[in-house]
Amino acid sequence: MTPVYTISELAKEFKITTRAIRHYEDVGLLSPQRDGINRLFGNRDRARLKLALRARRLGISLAEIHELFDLYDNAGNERRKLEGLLAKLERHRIELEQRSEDIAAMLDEFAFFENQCRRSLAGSHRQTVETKPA
Amino acid sequence: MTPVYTISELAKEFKITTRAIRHYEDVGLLSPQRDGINRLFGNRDRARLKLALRARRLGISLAEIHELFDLYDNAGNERRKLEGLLAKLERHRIELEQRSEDIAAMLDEFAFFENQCRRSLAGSHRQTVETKPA
DNA sequence: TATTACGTTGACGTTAACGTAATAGCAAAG
DNA sequence: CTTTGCTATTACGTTAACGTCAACGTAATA
Repeated sequence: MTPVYTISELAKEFKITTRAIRHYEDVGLLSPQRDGINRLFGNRDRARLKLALRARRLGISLAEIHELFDLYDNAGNERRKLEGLLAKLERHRIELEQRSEDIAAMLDEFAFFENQCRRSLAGSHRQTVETKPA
Repeated sequence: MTPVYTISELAKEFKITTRAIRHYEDVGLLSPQRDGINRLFGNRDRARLKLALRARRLGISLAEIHELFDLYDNAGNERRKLEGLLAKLERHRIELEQRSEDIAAMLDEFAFFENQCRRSLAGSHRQTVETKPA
């Protein structure tokens, strides 16, 4: 019933190498079951992998993700742990929001550059190669 | 008139080490003038540094930024180069937009986790530690 | 039964982005 | 005039995130 995936299936789906997946297991992000010696990944692992890949694309280290997973797994119903997790989550949220601003700023600059290009292409005006003004 | 900065001034402003700045120069991102042997950074360098740091925070490699700078500097008024630059810029823009989606997705997941935590904190319900449903 | 495909575990290699000395020059302050 | 502070260069060290063999087991297939 609950679907399972082989390592190469996941690799294909997420366009990464099997080596990368094994590496994620090495650092504790995944803990697939085994069919004898072969790995079998369930939905939980798939979800974690997905999350890990997203994080990596944002420059978040695997160690940080691992920490979050651990906190989440061990939170249970203990007040202290739950509050600690909440604090962590908020810090990450703030980080993400800052990066969102970074992206917005970069998109702005890129738009500026694109406009410069288009202007140069449109007319052959005099144009100095300089960086965007403050 | 046009302000100049010492290496440590920039380092302080952007909260990085002087070593990092020298490294950025090593890889060709900055090309400060010299007062004898000492570096003097102008506004152009400051702007580039700022951009480089933003990019780094988003996981964009210094090499990629360097490439963009080079393209931009050498574009001049040559149609081919300008169009090449535009193409690069667009690819980066798309990348950034995808990362923006990544952030949105992660923020969503974090919100989900936070809610779980809060629910656990509110009542002491039975609660299984599992990963977010597909 | 030999080939092909996919899986495994080591274990060393690589790249990026700096960190971290070590050593030394110069300039103002005590 | 020496200590303090900033600067410089050279060069080896470090960490993360895999890449890249090597050497092997297993299972379906020609």
